[in-house]
Amino acid sequence: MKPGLCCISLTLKEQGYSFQTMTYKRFSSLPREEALEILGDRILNNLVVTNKTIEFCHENNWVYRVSSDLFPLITYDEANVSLEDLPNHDEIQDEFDNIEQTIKNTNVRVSAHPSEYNSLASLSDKVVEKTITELNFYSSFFDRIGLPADYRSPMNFHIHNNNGTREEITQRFYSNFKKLDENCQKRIVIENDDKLNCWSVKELVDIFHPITNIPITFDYLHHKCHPNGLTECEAINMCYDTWQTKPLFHYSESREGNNPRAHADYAYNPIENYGLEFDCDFEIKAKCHAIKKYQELYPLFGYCLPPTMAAN
DNA sequence: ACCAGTCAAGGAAGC
DNA sequence: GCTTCCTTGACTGGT
Repeated sequence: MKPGLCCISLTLKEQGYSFQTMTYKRFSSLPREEALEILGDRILNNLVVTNKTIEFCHENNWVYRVSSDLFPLITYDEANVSLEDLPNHDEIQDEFDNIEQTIKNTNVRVSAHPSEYNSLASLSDKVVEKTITELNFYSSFFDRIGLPADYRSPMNFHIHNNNGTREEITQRFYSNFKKLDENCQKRIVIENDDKLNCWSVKELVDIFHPITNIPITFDYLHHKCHPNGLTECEAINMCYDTWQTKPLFHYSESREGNNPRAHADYAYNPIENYGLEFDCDFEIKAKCHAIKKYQELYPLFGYCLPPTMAAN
């Protein structure tokens, strides 16, 4: 089992590697030529930071979840920008090549978690259309940097819609899912929710999965908030069985205070894997510092038996 | 140099 | 049918 870093390495940030963004408000307030130059510089910066962070994960033997905001405005309709429009398009292509090479050299498992505003089951055609554009774009980015079109590089998100019965929502989701690019479909996985009226592991595995055959991501904290009658052991096993390859699950702990869904700065409790083999993203505020601290607390965490010993 | 406010998204909840 | 809240990190603009 490998721990996973989510998007940002605070260690690299302290060294000056941080992500940049650009709002539409700002973009549209500038002359287009100037706006495109700034946007291109920021996207290139984000790719350099991503490459650096993948190397950082390799040094630590972690998996990596890319930021969901690497390409501000690129799928934003009103801005009407594509990568080809950016004056530094060639440099961006070179950086794609660099990332591809880094992944080839290091074999770091790379995943994505598109934002909660993506909703494939939405009743709004416009929202669905935007979601498809966004998911397809990220999948094409994954293609471009040489990632496999399967669940080794999963793109995880939530159903994030409650309009209708569970079956109706699933059908709506699935008919829109079928409109995604083929490679994108092959990477999509769905995670259990933490809110009581949203999708629990039980509902995802009993209702959603049989119709879609899409793997279910187990999130420890969400399950704790919304167990819907299943123990952690039952739920994680049910999710595990929906994956055709080594799963990528999520771990977090509650921040102190009155909102149990808020994520803590550091993780202190042992992660029970119930004898299952999977990777696990640390959704913990202190990011790489939290993973390192956790690995100091639990030196055997992530320790994998060599194949010869595991076979015995 | 610093800090408070702004931005972007979809959906739920409360008037 | 409005507004507000949720969430996040970086940008923006004023001091």
